Amino acid sequence: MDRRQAKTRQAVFRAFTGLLERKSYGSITVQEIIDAADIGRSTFYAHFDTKDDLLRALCTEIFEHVFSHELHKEATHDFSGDGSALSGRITHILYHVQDSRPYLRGILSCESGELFMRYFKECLSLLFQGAAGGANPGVPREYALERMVWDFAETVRWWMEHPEYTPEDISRFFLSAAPYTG
Amino acid sequence: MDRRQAKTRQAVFRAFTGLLERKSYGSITVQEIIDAADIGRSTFYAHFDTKDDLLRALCTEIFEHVFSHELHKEATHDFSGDGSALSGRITHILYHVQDSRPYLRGILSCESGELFMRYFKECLSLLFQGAAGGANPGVPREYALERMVWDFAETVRWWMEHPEYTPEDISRFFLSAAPYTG
DNA sequence: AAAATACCGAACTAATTGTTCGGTAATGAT
DNA sequence: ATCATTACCGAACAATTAGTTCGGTATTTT
Repeated sequence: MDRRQAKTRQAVFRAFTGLLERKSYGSITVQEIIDAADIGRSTFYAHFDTKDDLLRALCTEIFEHVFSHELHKEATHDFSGDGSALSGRITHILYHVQDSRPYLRGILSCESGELFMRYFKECLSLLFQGAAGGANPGVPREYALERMVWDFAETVRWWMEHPEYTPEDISRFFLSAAPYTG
Repeated sequence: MDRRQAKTRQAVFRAFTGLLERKSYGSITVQEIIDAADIGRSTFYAHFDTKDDLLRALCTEIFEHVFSHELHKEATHDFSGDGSALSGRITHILYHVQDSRPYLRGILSCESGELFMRYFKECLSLLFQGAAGGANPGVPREYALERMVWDFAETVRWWMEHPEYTPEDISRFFLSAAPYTG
């Protein structure tokens, strides 16, 4: 990729996440992003169709990092009856999340968090397919999986506001709820 | 209150929630709400400052119904060691939630859900003060409470998409996770 | 019946979005 | 080193939307 493109793209991402830490997604104008990134107006629109498109692109970028290597080996994702394997996998993911903290804090703070969480949950849903349910008869499998997914996603969001904990801590907190581990 | 005011207010709420079932919050224009409610432009702005203000007003209206009688007797909210009292209280709240379903489905479907959930969690946080934590040493009390709050809020959201369950069912599903009950 | 109040709706300002286009500068291939 | 390609710049533009103003009409309350 052309060096100029990559530079512009990064400048926009930086400007955008910077603004997100101070203002809500909805109140940020495209012009503000352009000014903060110090680029031309038409340049922005050459890279992104809309502000929403920019957010989507940023989310994608983050996911590719957080779930790198995770989404490629789906065949081995049967955690039933193997709590330690799940724990290790989760801790590994959390380390990647930690790398993305500077981006995530801003994104998760306001409305933009809604979109991020939606995508995030989609990824997690694939990941947790085999891990949830079974433990509680009388509770729909569908609910059990969904619950595990939103619980993890919200735990991550909580973590972003409480940086003093390690990935191992967070993994332990998350798994401290009995229904997942059976 | 003047009958005209109440009628206008209701017309706007109805129009708004109707639109929310078909379109995302961000893509709905004030003009669309005005047309759907069949009122004059200046009338809308005499009632609500902005679209966000309308959403906030609608949320408030719903909360007053859902938490009616709940937020007035906070003194008795120590559920520690009394699971059945908590269960009854939750079921009661869920019945009120059920009444508000026609409004909630639309609100929760898109970005507007973010605002609703934020308010919702604030209310729940007060309500669950005494109920969470204690059970898991090694897990921060703060996290335990937060977790219970988002878990309930997300459970309600899930319920709105799965109307086949009763308030008793949902209450049971929610409480099936050990960490809350100790 | 009269005073107060709510509604109507056209017209207006201001802000923002997304596009176009001619000119300039950086980049990568030969 | 040259040259074709490609990205960037930024001013100007049209279109949409938000929120305000105001004179006139209808409804409600006293």
